[in-house]
Amino acid sequence: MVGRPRDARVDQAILAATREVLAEQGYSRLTVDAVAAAAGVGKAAIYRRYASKHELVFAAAVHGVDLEPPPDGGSLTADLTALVWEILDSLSTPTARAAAPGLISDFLSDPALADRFEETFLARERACVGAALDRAVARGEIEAPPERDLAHSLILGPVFAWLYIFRRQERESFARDLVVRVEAALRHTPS
Amino acid sequence: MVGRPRDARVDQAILAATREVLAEQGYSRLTVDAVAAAAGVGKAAIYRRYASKHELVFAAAVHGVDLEPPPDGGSLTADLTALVWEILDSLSTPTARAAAPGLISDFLSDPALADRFEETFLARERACVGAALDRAVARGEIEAPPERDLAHSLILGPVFAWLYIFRRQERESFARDLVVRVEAALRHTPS
DNA sequence: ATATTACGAGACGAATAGTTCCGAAACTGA
DNA sequence: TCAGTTTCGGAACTATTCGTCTCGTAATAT
Repeated sequence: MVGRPRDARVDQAILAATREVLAEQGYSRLTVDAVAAAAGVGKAAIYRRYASKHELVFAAAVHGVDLEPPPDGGSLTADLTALVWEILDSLSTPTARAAAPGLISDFLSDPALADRFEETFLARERACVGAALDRAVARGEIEAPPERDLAHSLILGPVFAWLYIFRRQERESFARDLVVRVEAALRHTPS
Repeated sequence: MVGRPRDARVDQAILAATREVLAEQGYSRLTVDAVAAAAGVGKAAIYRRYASKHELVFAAAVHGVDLEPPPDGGSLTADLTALVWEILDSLSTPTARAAAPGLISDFLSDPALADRFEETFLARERACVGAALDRAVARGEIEAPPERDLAHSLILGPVFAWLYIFRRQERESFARDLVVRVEAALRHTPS
């Protein structure tokens, strides 16, 4: 590679500024000029790295999240509690909270972005769900496990709904109740 | 009221054109000029009725939906099946599917719009959930019913997740499995 | 040393939201 | 009948923002 190398501090400044503007203004009011100004960077430096505003927001909101598979908690209850809290927390950061619905909306018009979301984030989250499910089956806590995506949607869906639509019940009690109800749903053996 | 009255055919043409453009282009690519052209109407006629593009889309996507409380199906299983299908269908129309994530994103920056969504649509959906829950309690099928919003989120959340994020499992089998699992979740009595 | 790329700054064109004006039409009330 | 008011389609207009491009300068490879 010839020429002047990219400055890693510019990389970080752009991502940090994007998260900052995202948290302060929300996705719909985020402008690339504002991000460039907040980062102390020219717009060209941004478009040299990301093809569009969508890509920039995607990178800032999704790339930073490292979803660790929770360790074996010893019981389905413990594993589910950890899983619910991990998903709830990862969607509750100001950045993720501001970006998620806009990104999901973008997926409808940009399937390639949706695919990358699938690979980058969703696959790891699904692995966490699958691991918890497998352990519960191995322990004998679950006889007839559901489809993984269904189990995943039974956790992610209500968390999303609580975050963006309902938001009445208090956070802790919502998480506690959700764990109890999802556990019952997963344990159920169709007759 | 003095002056020329508004033409009801213009009202309908605007809403129909909005739904049409929404289905064809998606929310993010919908332009007010395109709606006006498709409706054979001037832009002023649109802005005379709606304060912003958001309001227009909100009216076109949410106002048309009439959510009938499903009748007593005789059992929790039957009521839940009807409820899941009603929610799934109402979100599956091309209009609703294209508009929903964008509208949810708008709610973050426009709480007034979120409030009107709550009053216009969510309240009725919650009433349907509540009715089914009450009947199940009366029948003795449920001992300890969950918070209504939690029950609501246990249905709406997974449906939303399936529609916009997962979409792998086939529609009918997803609905069938979801009913079974949600029923188990609702029937569960915490010990 | 020269070629190449990155840098901040900012000008630029295209697209779009929302406003305003036009002349014509429709309705109310006197 | 007629003056006043509002709507109509159409189009011009402003302001904002995305994304591109050009400038002069700095950093690196060969």
